[in-house]
Amino acid sequence: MFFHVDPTDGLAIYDQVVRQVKFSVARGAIRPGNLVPSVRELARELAINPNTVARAYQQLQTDGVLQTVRGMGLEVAPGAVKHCRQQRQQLIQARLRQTLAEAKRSGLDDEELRGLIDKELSDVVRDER
Amino acid sequence: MFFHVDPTDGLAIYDQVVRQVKFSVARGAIRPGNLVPSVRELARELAINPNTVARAYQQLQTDGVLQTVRGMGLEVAPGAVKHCRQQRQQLIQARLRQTLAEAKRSGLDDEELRGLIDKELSDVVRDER
Amino acid sequence: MFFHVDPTDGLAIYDQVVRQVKFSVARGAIRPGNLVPSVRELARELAINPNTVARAYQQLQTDGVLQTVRGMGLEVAPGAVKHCRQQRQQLIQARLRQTLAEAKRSGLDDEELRGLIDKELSDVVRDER
Amino acid sequence: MFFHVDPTDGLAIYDQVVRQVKFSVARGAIRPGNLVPSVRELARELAINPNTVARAYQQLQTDGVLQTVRGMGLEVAPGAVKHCRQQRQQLIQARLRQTLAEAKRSGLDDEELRGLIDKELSDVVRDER
DNA sequence: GTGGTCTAGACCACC
DNA sequence: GTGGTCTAGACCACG
Repeated sequence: MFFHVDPTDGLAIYDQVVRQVKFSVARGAIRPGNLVPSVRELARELAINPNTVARAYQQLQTDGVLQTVRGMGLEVAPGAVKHCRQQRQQLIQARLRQTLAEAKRSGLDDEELRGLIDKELSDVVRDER
Repeated sequence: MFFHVDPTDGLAIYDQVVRQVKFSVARGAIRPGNLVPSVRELARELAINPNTVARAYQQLQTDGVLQTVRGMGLEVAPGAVKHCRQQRQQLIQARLRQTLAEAKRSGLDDEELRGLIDKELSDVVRDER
Repeated sequence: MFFHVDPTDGLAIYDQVVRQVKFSVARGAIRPGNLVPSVRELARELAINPNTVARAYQQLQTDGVLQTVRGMGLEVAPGAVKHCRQQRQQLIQARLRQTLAEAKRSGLDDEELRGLIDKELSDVVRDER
Repeated sequence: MFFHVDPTDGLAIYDQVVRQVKFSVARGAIRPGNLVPSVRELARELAINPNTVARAYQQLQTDGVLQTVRGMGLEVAPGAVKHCRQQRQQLIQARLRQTLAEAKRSGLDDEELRGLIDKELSDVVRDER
């Protein structure tokens, strides 16, 4: 599927799952009406506990991104795309702000920081392939 | 002083303190032989629990950045500058990598992401003044 | 304390706890700034699992009724009273409606139903003493 | 038919079906010897899964309310009326007790509670028409 | 098979 | 001590 989990990320695992589901909806990888992977399936795939996935999915229901289809699983809610697009922007921006703020405060000069950003950006693009 | 703490950052508070002390040494804001603020003073300043500061200072001693001066407190260790410079690069880079990797995976197109980065970079510079 | 749990109630236990905390705030038994019983303490008192209490408390944080005081526990949030008063009315009313609707549909004649209601109401008042 | 299902009720759907069949027998809407709707028919009517109806019917057989008629389906058992009348009283009373007990504990004053009960009772009667 | 709930017990960060 | 998170495994309701 489209999900990754990084235990060294600092963010709670369930929160990483929440973000990634939102991002997947935001970019159209999962559409309203589509079923998301079952709790057990995604847990197996990510090698984490089903309860952790369940917790993420429950949060996503509270946020109105997912809704239950009885006995079938969980599907992306009708109005979720717009909400997820907004959230994507906000979540990414907030994290970016914190990261860059710390980087700047660390005393790296602007050139070094720019260099690091460009390096990591191109690495990220390369890894993507 | 030069320290900030952001409870919304995701990073543990004690870890933020550890990083900031290292960064302060890296950029020369505190020099080998300088005393760092006392546990109580820094705790008061950051409005956090003294135990949290104490834990950060303990970690910094373990890392060889600080050392005790009998009856005086904690000072920056002689060889700390080089170590902190290396760590600065590594710590910032690692965090940047995670942040950008998530941003990229979120499906934002490159232009938007670049735009966000530039925006936040300039905000960060502006806030600094 | 002020909390009860009835495993035969049909409602999930964590949901019963959520409702009772809201009701306690609504009637002023716990006030903004007051700490609620700790997860472990309430779990012990109600003879349920701490995770179940934690889940209820987490829901209450999501609902803005509780907020964490780091290392101290959870306190009632400043604006919670008004919210809880509204919720109390809604939650009680919804449940009352369902109960009475079923009772009416069951075919009991109005007299019998009235009689049952009065009987149970007075029992409830008596148990209270 | 005479059956309703409310997914927001809190009670399990199969239990709602069980109760309603009992209530229908209690008030004489279905009489001993009458066939109840087939599993498939009732499932279609209530827009629920046939397995859910089947489970309810199985429970009703265990309770002695329904019995199989070879090749025909399920009929109301001879002695069911008396049993269902008793159960109706008990089931309604138990639920009423829980609902009113919670309402009372919530701290609503007696007047408000009485007001809510009267309001919902008259609503229920009105909806019936 | 699905999600929802509960229990039990672990480790962590923070006070 | 506190809450937050995670794991492991159970049972239930529903399809």
